[in-house]
Amino acid sequence: MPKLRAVYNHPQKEGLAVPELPEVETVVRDLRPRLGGRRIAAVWVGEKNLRRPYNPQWTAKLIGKRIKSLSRRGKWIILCLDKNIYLLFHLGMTGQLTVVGSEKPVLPHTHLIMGLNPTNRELAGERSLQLRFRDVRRFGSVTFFPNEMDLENFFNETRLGPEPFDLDSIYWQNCLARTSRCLKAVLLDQRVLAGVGNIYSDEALFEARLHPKRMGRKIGSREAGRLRRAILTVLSRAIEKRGSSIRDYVRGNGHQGEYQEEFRVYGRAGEPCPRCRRPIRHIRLAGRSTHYCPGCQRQS
DNA sequence: ACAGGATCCTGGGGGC
DNA sequence: TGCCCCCAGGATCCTG
Repeated sequence: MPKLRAVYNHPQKEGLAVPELPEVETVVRDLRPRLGGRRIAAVWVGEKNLRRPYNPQWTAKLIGKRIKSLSRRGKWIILCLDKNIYLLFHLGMTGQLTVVGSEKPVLPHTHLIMGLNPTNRELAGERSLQLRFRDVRRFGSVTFFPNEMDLENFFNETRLGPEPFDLDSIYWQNCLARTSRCLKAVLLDQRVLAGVGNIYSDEALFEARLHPKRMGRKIGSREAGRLRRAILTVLSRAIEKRGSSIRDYVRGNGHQGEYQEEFRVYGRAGEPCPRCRRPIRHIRLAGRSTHYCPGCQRQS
């Protein structure tokens, strides 16, 4: 029974998904086994542009290709096809990538549908499936890359940082040491670290007992290590819980993330801190809504 | 180099 | 009941 919260706003209310690394990882893990051994038979594209416009010439290059793998890099989802061509998805704020039976009604705000055919006898009797991309706010994107080099170049050009689970402690220490930005801004910067967004940055800073306003270069090596471990702790815990607030991404009902119940500061302004009972504070920092405990996360 | 603001976008909520 | 306005956020661009 969810308890009543006196909160100014609650972004993870009904239907709103804010996909960060754990949510994207969960989507990839769920979709991967359903995509293997399938071939793209048809492509339908909606009228409205996403963050990056869809080039109609991509369709001919996609049709007939077999799906080789599905993976994740930061908040990006990588669909690898035959001949090493790629489709790169970003879920933005409200993006949903799902595999559903073709008979399922197409929900509003669906922007891309790919019909998937089985490639062997084993799957031949199965109902036909579709990969669908839905995005209410259209901050998400779908981009085609004709080869691996172009995909790598894209990540290089955007200077996408390392995966949190590969985060080298010396690199991390240096990132903090050479910046005068606050910790919140550093955590949100995808060039420093890939995959952390507004929710998990607040949660990681709480876990590490560090104030979001603390300046990067005033963080000692012990505190830097604490923050690095906190990021890993928070992200892996969220992945275990299958992320937060994403619903209906694979099989209709029942598969919702559970991590939003575990938020300790995000969206809990005014509630008592789970460690010291002081009320959680809400400020605006680095252009983002930020939550922290004034007792456990000292600014000094 | 960095802070801050604006941009894209929609739906939900509060105020009147 | 129905406006209008604000808010949420990721990536990116622009200005100071």
